Amino acid sequence: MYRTNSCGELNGADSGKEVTLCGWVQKSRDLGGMTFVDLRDRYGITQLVFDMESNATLCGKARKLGREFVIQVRGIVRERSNKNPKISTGGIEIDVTELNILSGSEVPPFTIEDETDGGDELRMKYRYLDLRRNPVKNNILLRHKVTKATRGYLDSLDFVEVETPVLVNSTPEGARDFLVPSRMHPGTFYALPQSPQTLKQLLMVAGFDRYYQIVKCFRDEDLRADRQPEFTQIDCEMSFVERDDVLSTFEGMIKHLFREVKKIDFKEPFIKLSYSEAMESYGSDKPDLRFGMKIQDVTSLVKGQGFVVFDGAEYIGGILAKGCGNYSRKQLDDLTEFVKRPQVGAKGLVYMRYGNGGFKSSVDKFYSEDELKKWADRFGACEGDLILLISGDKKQSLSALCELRLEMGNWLGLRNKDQYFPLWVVDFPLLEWDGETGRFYAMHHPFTSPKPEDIHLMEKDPGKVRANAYDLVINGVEIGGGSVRIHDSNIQQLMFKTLGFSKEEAQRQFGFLMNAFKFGAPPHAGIAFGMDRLVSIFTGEDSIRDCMAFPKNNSGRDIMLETPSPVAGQQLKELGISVNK
RNA sequence: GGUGCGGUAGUUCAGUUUGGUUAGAAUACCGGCCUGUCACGCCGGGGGUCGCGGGUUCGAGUCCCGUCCGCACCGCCA
Repeated sequence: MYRTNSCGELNGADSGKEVTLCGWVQKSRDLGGMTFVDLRDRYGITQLVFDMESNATLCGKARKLGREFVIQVRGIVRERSNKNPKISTGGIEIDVTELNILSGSEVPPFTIEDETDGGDELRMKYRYLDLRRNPVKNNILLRHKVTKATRGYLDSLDFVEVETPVLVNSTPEGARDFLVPSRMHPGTFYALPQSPQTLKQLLMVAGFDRYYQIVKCFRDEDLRADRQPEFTQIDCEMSFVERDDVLSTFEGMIKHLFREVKKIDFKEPFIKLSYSEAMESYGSDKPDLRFGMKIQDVTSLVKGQGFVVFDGAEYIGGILAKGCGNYSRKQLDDLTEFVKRPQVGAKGLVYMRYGNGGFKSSVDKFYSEDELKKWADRFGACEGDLILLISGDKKQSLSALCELRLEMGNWLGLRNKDQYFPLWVVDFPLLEWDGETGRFYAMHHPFTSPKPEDIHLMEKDPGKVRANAYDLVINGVEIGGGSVRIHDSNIQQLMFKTLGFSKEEAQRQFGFLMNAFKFGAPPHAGIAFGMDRLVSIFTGEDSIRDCMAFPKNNSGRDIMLETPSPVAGQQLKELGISVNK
């Protein structure tokens, strides 16, 4: 037996016991006559003591231990004379009688500490060392809790976990696919699934009326802090349900996860915000509602006073920053710089400070005291507040106001990571017009059903049709999304027609699904959650990378595995592939 | 595809604006001393292709051009 106990469990009650522990040398402190070694494993740290007087040979051996050596020690648990209240095992230490070095270690390239000295790149190259550190390790352990609680909740509601294939077909809609060449059928390719969307719908046709799967999905698109080429979804589908059945089932799941993982109880139902409300009031379909600062449309209020920028604008909107009326010129300039960055894209920023009983704006030339008073009334501004306005093209201005609102939220400390605001965003548009290709695309996917009351618009004004689709948003992050699916083949054909698919094309790409629907398709609806993002919300990480064990870097590489990499010529030959580079 | 920031001891960074002696600090590492440390302490030591290539110059870590790599973002991500 290698060990009797872990390094995280012994305490004063164990005094006098003989124990055997295994672990990694976190640190040793050599005081000459005696040496202390911190022994670490997944569960914690236990201090070992070696004494020159009682056993000089053993102590000499301990003095030679290097960081991250793997050792086994036998010894007696002893209460410490000097206790360390900072760690749970700080009341005891092990008086070591036997020391085995199980494995040596080179000096690690960075410190295995909570606050490591290692940079991101180095940590990724030696990810197995990084995973020894508490912050990363705890994220992985928390992730396990999330999957476990997810399965627990869904299992209790009769959901069945079914595995779907990873080698499927490429579809031109949506994200770029990862392709896998077929050896047995040269010149043809599998694609890795962007999601098991159509397969889970087939499972509904098959009668598994409640399905889920914690499943890897793949998208060959550029990466971000919250986007990886392979990521994990909690993928779900239900039959014989309406939208609100799905929402309440999965609102229950999210609440269950918060309870199990974070000990947070949401008593109230999540609010539902329509897509158009979200866009008008927050400039985003995934608003961060931890704070208010709603966007106000002031287009008609401020036009017509001779300020050409406003008079020529399609839209003028603004936000109220409470208590910021004393902002200096420098601070306002910084905000202006912020909104003018190409990523934000505003042309400029108009401000109005309400202070010392009066109004001071950057457009005083055009707006009288009385006019500015109207602004203040509109926003409900009080003495000491600041109003910020952005104008121009409506879509761009709202998106810039969204960024400005979030930035102000950061400045004012309103985006607390320990505070959570989940909500449903509903009634998304069914279709999105793409100017470049001159056609409509499904905003969600082509199997999303239109709202019944909007179906009559499908032919004459497709852009106006709302979808029976929904997103779950927490703290400004899109955590999940889904829809009621089309199960009526007439509506499915209408959808394909609107998307510009010929009958043949639709048949070729999605024939398997449409054929299946001929054999008794139940009404069904579903949702999928981004596991990695959900975990990152729970852990408070800005990046999902530290919520998965072996992530890829910014350019889709794993610098530890050196992935991707070239393959042998023979492999290519067998696949009938030549590399043109 | 684009924008911004970065690349200098094992590591994290300073030095680059204004070119000029032997490129510094902290930490890690190595050696010595130390019996209650827990960020142990004290003394000493080793450690550099300044990402790479080219150019300007008497002289380049520093200026210019190119390139590679990393991070964040835009596009993209049904």
